[in-house]
Amino acid sequence: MRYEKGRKDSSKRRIVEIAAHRFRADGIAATGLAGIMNDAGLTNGAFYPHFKSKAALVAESVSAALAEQSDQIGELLVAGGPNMVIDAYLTAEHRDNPGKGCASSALLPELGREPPETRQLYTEHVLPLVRQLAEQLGPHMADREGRAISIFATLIGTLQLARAVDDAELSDRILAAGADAARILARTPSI
Amino acid sequence: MRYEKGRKDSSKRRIVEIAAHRFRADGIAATGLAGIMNDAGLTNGAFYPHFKSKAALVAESVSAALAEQSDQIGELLVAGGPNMVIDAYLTAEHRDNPGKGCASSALLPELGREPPETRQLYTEHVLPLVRQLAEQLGPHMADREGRAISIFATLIGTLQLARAVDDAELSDRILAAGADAARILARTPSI
DNA sequence: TGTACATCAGTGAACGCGCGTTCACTGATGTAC
DNA sequence: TGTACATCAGTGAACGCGCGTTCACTGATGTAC
Repeated sequence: MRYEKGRKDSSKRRIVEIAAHRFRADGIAATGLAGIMNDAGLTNGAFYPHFKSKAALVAESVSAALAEQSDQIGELLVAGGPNMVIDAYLTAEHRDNPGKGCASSALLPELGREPPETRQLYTEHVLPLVRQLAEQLGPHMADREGRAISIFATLIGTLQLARAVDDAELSDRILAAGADAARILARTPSI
Repeated sequence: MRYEKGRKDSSKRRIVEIAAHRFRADGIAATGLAGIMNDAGLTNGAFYPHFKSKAALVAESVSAALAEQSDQIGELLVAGGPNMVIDAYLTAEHRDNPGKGCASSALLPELGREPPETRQLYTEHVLPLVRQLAEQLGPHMADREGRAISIFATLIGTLQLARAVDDAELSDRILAAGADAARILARTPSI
């Protein structure tokens, strides 16, 4: 049947939102389209008028998650500079809710195995995110973009380790040590 | 038929070795048992006399990969301290061959979703690896274990980012910036 | 304003396929006598 | 030393299931007259 105007757009937005959550929570390979569509209140077949393949949904939902994260980081930078980004990133709340959190920390190794178009889209979305952090690193820093990437890498690796270990106290220590390290990287120029 | 003594052990070692490679190269969820067994020159059914489930193979092969990595890091530390570990980790060779490389950089988000027994085994194997790095950080460092974990986190995040972006020149810059950052973390005490 | 009809998002069953796991069976070897 | 037999790693087909994808069909809506 024909549906009211705007219905298709809102369905697609819902699919992307649910997919972005499930991919981050359970992984890309481990998440099926049927479950996503069911969560969206639709049936299997309704997927393909919206996306040409699962890979296309991955690309789109990861892009959406990165765009949202970029906005959040922008606000945090304005409010409290790099240190506020670091503190907001390495919280127990973020560690315990990967589905709502950073796509990079939840999916990077899997993204590295995606087709080139997806990796290109990832690159295009992650670079602006990193660059706005770079702009807030003191002007005495030689390669600010490189340093911003390294701070981001430290945050990602720290969160992943905190999620992987099975000891809650150790996990908290990992978050604290990572925050300490990231702050050092934010203020220490290279030799 | 009955096979010669020691045959079962050598079959199992072969399965673990192949699994450790394929999991790191393609991911855990994306790697099937049939392919692993086929590479090992065995048929499907021969899997279960060796392991009680795929999860058990994951635990065993990740443990094996971590033990091997721990030995390598030990040798590098003796030869050239933390900086040699950093340089050996962040090479184009390591980036381009995840199947032979660090299990943490290839699998951490997936390991975070494994059952508790697997995560416990990961914790038990990764801690000694990190601690031998901690012992080589100057005595002026307050929380050496925490800092060693952060250096490891930086290496992991850097390698993952270098693998995920689709621009070769950018990828090389990521590796270089990560090495710079890790060296800073290895020598700079907290405030 | 009222009627006829084209549209197309979504349905729901089916496609072929590979997944992890089970199981009855094989047969050369190691062991016991 | 030679024979009888128990062992059990491995075979290979099958299990039920969920995967990504395809497709003929539906039917309320928006559009055209």
